[in-house]
Amino acid sequence: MKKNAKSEEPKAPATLSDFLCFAVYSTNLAFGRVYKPLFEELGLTYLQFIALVALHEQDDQTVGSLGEKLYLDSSTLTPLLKRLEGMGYVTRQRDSVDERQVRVSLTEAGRRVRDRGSCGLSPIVEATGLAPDDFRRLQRDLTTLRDSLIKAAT
Amino acid sequence: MKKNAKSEEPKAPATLSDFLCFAVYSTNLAFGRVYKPLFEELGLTYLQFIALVALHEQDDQTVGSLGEKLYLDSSTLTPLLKRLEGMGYVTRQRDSVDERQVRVSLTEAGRRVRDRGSCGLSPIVEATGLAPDDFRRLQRDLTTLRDSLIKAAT
DNA sequence: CGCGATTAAATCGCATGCGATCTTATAATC
DNA sequence: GATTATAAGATCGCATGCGATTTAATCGCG
Repeated sequence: MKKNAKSEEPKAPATLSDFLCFAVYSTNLAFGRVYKPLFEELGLTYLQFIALVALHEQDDQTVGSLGEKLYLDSSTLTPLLKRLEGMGYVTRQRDSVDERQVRVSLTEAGRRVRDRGSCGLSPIVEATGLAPDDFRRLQRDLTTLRDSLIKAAT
Repeated sequence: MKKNAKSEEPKAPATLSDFLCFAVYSTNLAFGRVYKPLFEELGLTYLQFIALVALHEQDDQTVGSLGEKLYLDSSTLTPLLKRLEGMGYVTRQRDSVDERQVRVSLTEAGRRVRDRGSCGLSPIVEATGLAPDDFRRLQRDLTTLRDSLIKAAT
């Protein structure tokens, strides 16, 4: 427990650049800006596209299960899914076994738009300026951090 | 254990876990959840607190300069700053030299609440589960990534 | 079987974010 | 100096996010 080895312990952050959360926050905003043109072309928002990806990964999910994967709850997802339904990209129907649940599925059009979106992503991977190994390492470190935070929040 | 570099090009992401942006996005949500109890106690939101930190770092900034630091524009900042003004934490006044600009300053109360917030941050640093070196490395990697993305978005 | 507890989704209110537009003040051009 | 162009904030509309509440369906336990 060496307390004052030279700058071992991260202290209470004093400036913006000391906040890890601000680094995450601002990087998220930056991603949003890079992605915007691509998704605009598709008539989708970032989150709408992410939802389509999650459904592609596993179709016919309940709102709750989708929320677990996206770290969102029904108050965010329900309006979003209704918009996607309005665009014809997903269907929403009550589960006949448990009527409390709503099952969400991709339509053909939804699959197509998801595929079209995925094709446009390579330039964005380029835009990160990261070498493949660094890309994956950062991804891994972030998910580890996320899981620690989620755990701490419980 | 690593394959050689040739086969390491990241392809178009197919699942959520392939998206670096989703790792950033969900980590940002997770931070928000961990921070929420602290800021709630102060009657602030995450962004409001960040704005106070930025003003503490440099006081008497224009809306535009604050926006550059926070990666936000006036359409987001103006309502936020008005709320902070309503709470008595900042003052907003037109620059007498250039009346287009609005200068924002911390009040005494604003300084106090910012200090109180900073004191409560240590448990959150703990919650990251990161060793000091990893903490700083991740911070550095993220800001580098953010800057690459911002550059690419221009 | 009955009925309160729990659960899933939906709804509501508020605070971000951002594109588009508007207003006003300054700069630039003549 | 008048006119136009540009710049800084403010405003508006829409889409997230989230806490709190509501509604409806199912579960639990006597």
